[in-house]
Amino acid sequence: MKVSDNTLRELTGYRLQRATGIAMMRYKAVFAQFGLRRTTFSCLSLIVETPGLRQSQLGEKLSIERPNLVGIVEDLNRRGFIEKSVSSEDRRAYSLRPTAEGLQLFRDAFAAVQELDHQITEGMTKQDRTAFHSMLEKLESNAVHSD
Amino acid sequence: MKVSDNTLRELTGYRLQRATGIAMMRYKAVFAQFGLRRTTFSCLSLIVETPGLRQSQLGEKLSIERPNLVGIVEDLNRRGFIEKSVSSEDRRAYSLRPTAEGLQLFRDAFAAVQELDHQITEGMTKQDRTAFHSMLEKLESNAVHSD
DNA sequence: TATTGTTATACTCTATAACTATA
DNA sequence: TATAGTTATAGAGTATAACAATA
Repeated sequence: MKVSDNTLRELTGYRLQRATGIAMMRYKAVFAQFGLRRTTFSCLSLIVETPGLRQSQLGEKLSIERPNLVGIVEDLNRRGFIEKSVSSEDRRAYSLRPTAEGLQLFRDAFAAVQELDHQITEGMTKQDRTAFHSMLEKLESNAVHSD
Repeated sequence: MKVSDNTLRELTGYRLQRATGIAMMRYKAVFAQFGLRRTTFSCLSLIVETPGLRQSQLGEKLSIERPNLVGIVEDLNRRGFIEKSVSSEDRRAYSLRPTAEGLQLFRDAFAAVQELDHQITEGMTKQDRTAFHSMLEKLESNAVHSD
């Protein structure tokens, strides 16, 4: 019996979700080596980049609903990778900062992710990668705004 | 290590998951107009393309675990978009075929998805789109095989 | 009255173990 | 014994409503 799935492969959305789904399994495995999930790494990354930011800002930047952020931040805090301090400006809010251990974890995990980035884009030229990034950005922008 | 203002945006994986996540919301909304989910549409598409195939083949092609296929196939069947008939070769298996209504639903939904494909790739040339598809295919292949 | 962080909860999507009926 | 479809269930990931403390 002939079985082909050419129809779906014509669709940008299908290719996108298919490629991303498979790639994300690999990223998940890499993060797991550091005891991290994808969202946890993203949060740590932004806290390293913007020490002192608040959960509300973190959630907005990463499009993570605040209830879902609580467990992530608690996990990073409990394991000593970030510190929560009550904001001096607003006693409702917490300022989030990486610890030395958190910074080191970020550096190690970031390097591992860059390595995987190179693996999954193997066979592309430098220009290909740049063009690919641009197209993803364009696509994201279109998906947000063409509503 | 220099920490830029856009650390996560440097990462292929982050851009990929970010763009895909936002795009999938749009596809979800389009499919919902036809009473379909993304996976349900994929299944209908493959059944239209390959009338007579079995659930096991469907699941393998689309990387859907067979338990998760049961509800999808039941839904399409209950709503009269496909027919299940016991295979003459193997009485454990069902052959899946689209009905006339299922074929029409597929055509309508497919056209709507193609329209959304064009919306989210707006601003890309025809060559850009082709290159983008190629790179997604390359990436998927790398993600599967560089393990 | 509005906002920050939180709790509880629910819904989707996906993954695994084990059953039944056939092979 | 192996396979096709099924059932039950569990785990991520994500979403909304409502609360206490503070603004």
